[in-house]
Amino acid sequence: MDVNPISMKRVYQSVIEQFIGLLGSGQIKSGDRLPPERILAEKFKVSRASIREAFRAMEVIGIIDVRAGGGSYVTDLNIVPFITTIAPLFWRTVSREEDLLDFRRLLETEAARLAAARGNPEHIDRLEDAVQQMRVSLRQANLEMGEEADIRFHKLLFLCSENEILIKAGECVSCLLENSVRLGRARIMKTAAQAEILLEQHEQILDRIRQGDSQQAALAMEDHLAFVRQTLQRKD
Amino acid sequence: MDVNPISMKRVYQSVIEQFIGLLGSGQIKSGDRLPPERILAEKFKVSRASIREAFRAMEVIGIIDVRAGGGSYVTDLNIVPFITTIAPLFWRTVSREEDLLDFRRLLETEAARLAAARGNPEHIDRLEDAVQQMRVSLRQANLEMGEEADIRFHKLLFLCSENEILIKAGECVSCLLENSVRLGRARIMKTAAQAEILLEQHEQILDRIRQGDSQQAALAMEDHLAFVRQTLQRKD
DNA sequence: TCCTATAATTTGGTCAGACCACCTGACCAA
DNA sequence: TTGGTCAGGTGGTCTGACCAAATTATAGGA
Repeated sequence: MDVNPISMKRVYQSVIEQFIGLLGSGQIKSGDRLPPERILAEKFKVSRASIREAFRAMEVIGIIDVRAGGGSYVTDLNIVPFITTIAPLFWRTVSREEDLLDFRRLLETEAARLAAARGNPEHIDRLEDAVQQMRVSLRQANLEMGEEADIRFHKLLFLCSENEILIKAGECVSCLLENSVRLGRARIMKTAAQAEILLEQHEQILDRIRQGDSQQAALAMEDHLAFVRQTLQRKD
Repeated sequence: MDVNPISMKRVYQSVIEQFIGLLGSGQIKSGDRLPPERILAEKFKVSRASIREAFRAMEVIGIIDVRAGGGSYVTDLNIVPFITTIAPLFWRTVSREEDLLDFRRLLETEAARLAAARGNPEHIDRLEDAVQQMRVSLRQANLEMGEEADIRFHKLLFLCSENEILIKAGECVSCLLENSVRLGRARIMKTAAQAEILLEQHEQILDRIRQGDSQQAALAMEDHLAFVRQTLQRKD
């Protein structure tokens, strides 16, 4: 006998599904304020507790933002809270931070390759801004500012790749690395001498992207990451 | 003025944090049965509703499995329920399925490269098993069996890479692709003629991994994925 | 003795109602 | 204008209850 198993869907799951559906059909969108829990409970004909359980799940998923006393708001799919929550677990499961750095190299070289291939002028201008800020911060010996520009450069690079998945994956890895102890220490290790080298490397990556040379852009990124990694390891 | 915003931590978040902590310290581990909600509520000195909200979040995260009437169990970090939930949303946000296929190519070629480099004999034997099953299913004209072996091969390949992040990322992408409409149709499109070609391609990948030739293994994988992709697009 | 069918217990799923804490905006007074 | 107060809206939490599924204990029959 071949029958379909009865799906014992729980109330909160059905609620989530409906919200996902509403998001998909555009009936609700990022920034919208959701009705109060009590009203929703009435509309869905379920208890407020069930609505709240659905909200907790959607909060972890990263599609709503619930503010005590201020209502609930739809947000863009945001994986940061999720990653932050599981990060401590992650460092138990994943023994080798090495793996994460390898993975980042993979993502960023591909991002550089795609950025060069796509060559969107608007995006490249924003990369230029970030590099410019690095130059300024080097002159002013403002390490913090340089740090910020560095992070921005790498984030922008993912945007330049124009591959949505790559962008999201990049966010995940950055988020995980920020939760890493070693990277935390790494920030402080940036000296003025290193800042100069880093600036040159970023300039080179940018130049090659501007020239539309995928192969060379990827190689420049590879060199840059190898340098960063080597620096981190030497200080251990 | 530089001040830090006050973080209003909610009860359910504290509960999750404690559970993550217990998982990290090994006081609870995968397979363990958690105490009943009512008991936990007593121990944590919070209401059952708060415990339940924490459970909903942990369920979405993929670290517990809650069975009605049967208790709650700790599981290995399982991203499948999470991905399945957001998949419908994803296909709205990510306009181009192209991006996902590009990303998969990136991951799988890297996995092939690493698998060849690591060359763990135990892992390679399991790859051989999968290919063997593809041979058998081809002789028996059992497309379904071949399909299953194919999936297993790609999953095993990620394991061969021995990079935890790559393995997890592979799971995510596979899960997303399984939720894709086009791939669903794609399964049926496998004819006997194609099965023969696919078998050859997998054999070639395996051979090159066995020879420890990273470069060639990656290229073989690239060829394979290009073929798969081309086949999918032709049928549109 | 062993197995099975049934009853009792355990445990998660849901609901209703209550109270508190926080946010917002309106109104008032210095 | 500035700051304080207050009321209403809204999320955060708790309590207690009942239902339904799964498990366990139990009694009866082979």
